Amino acid sequence: MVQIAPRPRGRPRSYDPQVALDQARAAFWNTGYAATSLDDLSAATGLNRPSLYGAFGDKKALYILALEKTRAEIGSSLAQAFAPEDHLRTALTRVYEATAAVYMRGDAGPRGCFLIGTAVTEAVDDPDVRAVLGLALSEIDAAFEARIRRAMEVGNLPGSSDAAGMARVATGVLNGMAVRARAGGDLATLRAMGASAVDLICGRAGR
Amino acid sequence: MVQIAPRPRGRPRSYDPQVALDQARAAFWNTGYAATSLDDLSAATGLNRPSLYGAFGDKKALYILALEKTRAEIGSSLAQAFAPEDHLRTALTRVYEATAAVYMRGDAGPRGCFLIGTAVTEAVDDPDVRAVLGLALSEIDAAFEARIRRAMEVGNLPGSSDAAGMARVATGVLNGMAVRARAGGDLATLRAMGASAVDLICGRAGR
DNA sequence: TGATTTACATACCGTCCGATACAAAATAAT
DNA sequence: ATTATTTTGTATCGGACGGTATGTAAATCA
Repeated sequence: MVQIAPRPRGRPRSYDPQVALDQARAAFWNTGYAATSLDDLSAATGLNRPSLYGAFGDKKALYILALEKTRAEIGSSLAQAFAPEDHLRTALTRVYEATAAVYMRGDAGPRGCFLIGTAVTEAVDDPDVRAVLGLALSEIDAAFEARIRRAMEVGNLPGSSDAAGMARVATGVLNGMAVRARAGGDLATLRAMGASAVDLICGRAGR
Repeated sequence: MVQIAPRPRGRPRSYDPQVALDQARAAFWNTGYAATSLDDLSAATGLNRPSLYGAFGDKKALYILALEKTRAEIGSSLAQAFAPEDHLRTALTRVYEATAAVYMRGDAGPRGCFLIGTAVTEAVDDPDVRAVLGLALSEIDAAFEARIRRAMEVGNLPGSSDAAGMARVATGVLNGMAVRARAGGDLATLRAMGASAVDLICGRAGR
């Protein structure tokens, strides 16, 4: 299925654009969009500035690409975590546990979620950033809501439950975990937050 | 009770430092710490740069002052909202409704919470910002937890409830609302989020 | 009225910023 | 080999940045 690439004409690039994008994202992730200079990005990726421009366009375009990639990764990661037909409690716990672990990672200390940690600041002034961020949030909402509805159909949750409301709360707790990771909170706190959210949504009795 | 100020020696300042601090905060609030220049702050406050330095110190010190002021305001605002001995559901609803309204305000569009919207980005790189943010979060946690414990004592909540966990979830929903305000979410969404959180904490039956 | 003290206003400093012009290097096509 | 095409490296551009030195204005004190 992988297209065999016909070797392009000119000098071959000496780097993998996807790897470079990940490295640029890591730089943005630590210090945010505005405080990350092109020199920082150049150092993080190993590309000099003209190569950065050639590959991704200007700083803003590079940042939007990083945001979009993150949005896509969150989407597929949630889809995968919610796929198994196990108990809602199990599925939610799996998502929160995995997320807490990711949020606490980082070469320069825990850095939470890339979107929450960097895009939220830019979103007021920049409609493009705001659009990606808003879309990502509604996709996360939708993933939670769909999973909660399935639990209602199976009878794991009362049929009168407010799936959409529960989903937004579930997303909010995720956001809160992202905030806490950057604010100095430890892994235990993040995990406890997730567990409390699961208890509130699924009921403590089922434990 | 107000001390009559003995007129100080030199030329009187032509501005109110507290007002100027609020105006500087408004500028940071829209565009974040890094993207707000001293020229922006000068324009927002009406002070020229030397006066800014004389009054508040450098840019970083001014920002920290704005963060601390916000932390103090949140603390007293929560204390006031949680003071009346009414039902927990009423108290929580009051807090979420008031917060949603505040988060949607802003001259350049809704801008959420000043701490979540600006300090979260800086917190990874800057220990001082991280400290204020972490302290603010734990104070909000503590306010929620104390109010929830009181509800447990009065019998409005089962004695087996996990007050600390519920409090962190309550704070997380607040953070999620702050994120959504900047991400383009409307007031109805924020209010619904708060209502769902109240339902999950207090139980839907009590409605 | 003159001295002292404090605040305001202009102008400027060196540095870093995002972005680009230009030429050398590396490959494919001819 | 030569030419065409693309990427890489160097060097630089104008401008904005945070911060400050210096002189002027406005008040109190003696």
